[in-house]
Amino acid sequence: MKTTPYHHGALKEGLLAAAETILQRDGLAALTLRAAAREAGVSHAAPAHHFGDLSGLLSELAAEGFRRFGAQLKSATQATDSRRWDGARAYLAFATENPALFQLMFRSDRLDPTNPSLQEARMQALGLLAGASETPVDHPTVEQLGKILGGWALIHGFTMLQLDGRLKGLLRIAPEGTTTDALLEAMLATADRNELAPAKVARDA
Amino acid sequence: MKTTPYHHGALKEGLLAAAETILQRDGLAALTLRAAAREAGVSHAAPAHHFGDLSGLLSELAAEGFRRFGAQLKSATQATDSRRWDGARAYLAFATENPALFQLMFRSDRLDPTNPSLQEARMQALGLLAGASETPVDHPTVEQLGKILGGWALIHGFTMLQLDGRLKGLLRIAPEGTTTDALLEAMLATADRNELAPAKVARDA
DNA sequence: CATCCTATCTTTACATCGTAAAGATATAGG
DNA sequence: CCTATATCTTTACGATGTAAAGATAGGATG
Repeated sequence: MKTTPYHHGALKEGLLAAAETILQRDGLAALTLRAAAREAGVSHAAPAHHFGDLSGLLSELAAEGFRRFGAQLKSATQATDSRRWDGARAYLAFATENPALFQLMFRSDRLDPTNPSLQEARMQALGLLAGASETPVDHPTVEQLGKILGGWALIHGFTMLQLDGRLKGLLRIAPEGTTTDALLEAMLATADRNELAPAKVARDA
Repeated sequence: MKTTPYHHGALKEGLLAAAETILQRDGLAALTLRAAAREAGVSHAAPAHHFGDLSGLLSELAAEGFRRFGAQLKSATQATDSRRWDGARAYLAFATENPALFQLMFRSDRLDPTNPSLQEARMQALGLLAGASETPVDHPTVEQLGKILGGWALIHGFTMLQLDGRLKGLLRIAPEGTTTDALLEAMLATADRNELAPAKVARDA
């Protein structure tokens, strides 16, 4: 009769799985050390042994997120029939499918900046973006960095505005039935036509 | 001898001022109802009477932030000698000068979405951006929205990446002495030259 | 095989937080 | 003057992160 063995065996993985369940089901705010322990069926102080503190658990989870993120970016852009901006589309798709996880990944205040696992996974995933220009370089010029940043900031900004609910206002005044994806395509088309509107405030506003 | 009058007189304003002090000094994580009460010199339960709950206080603070944000955007773009992208520069400048406040303003999970004060201030400030294209419209086409979104997402993404510390990695491989502002200018120049790099992952990454 | 060491997990404890409820106090209106 | 009401305090409760000490099991060592 093996009720609840004192030694879990793979508690660290179990806690990570439990944490991800909570993240998807109840959101980032509900993801606490004690909630993860409950979900995994262990005492509330068990996680501390494996992750040190809350930021440790969150950082491991974010690291896992960056690994999956990087993999999806890669497969989206390296497909034989991949189109221009497919990386950006994959960027938004990942955030839409994993909103709480994406928020966690880019919320530096809840993560441990010294966590090696997180640092490596993040460099791996975001390094892909840095290599997005035609000629990946170790010592890029400021112009090359501007180019990389342009594409990154454009899709990251769109994604954050979407996650924060800031696009709902635009969708309300948009033509009937306009979707978020349609807005994305319109934005990308605008970028390709070189018609990005600077944030210039109308005089009569 | 007027030690601590029972009735503060202007406690709501006092609490907002105290909250902003904490926000600037200790960051968003340290801004709690009890901390604001301590800073204002009242009992820990006093704020509840004026703001209902924590999201109420934070929403009022965010509303005030949006008012100032809108004012700075306006003055930056309506100056007689204003240049292209000056709105974007003001956008980043505000976030750099008020990092915690900016985070709060765009962190929908900590705000009360029904707060009228917040709703109005946000519409006022962000409506300016929606009127950024040459011809402000009530029923814009998807193409017009794409144009507006392009400029907004570009500077918002840059700003968020900067606040989350994500640009530090780029600055490390950038030419010696490159500043965040230099990166911004490089990105804007890239956008004007229509050379935004799509997030296309290098094959060898 | 017996023993001890150590990693793993539990229990207990404490400070802090948000929030609700009830009590105290001052202001305003009749 | 006197009372109704808004304002603020006190008290209380459950939840959280985290530290510290205790219990347990597994493995190494003799």
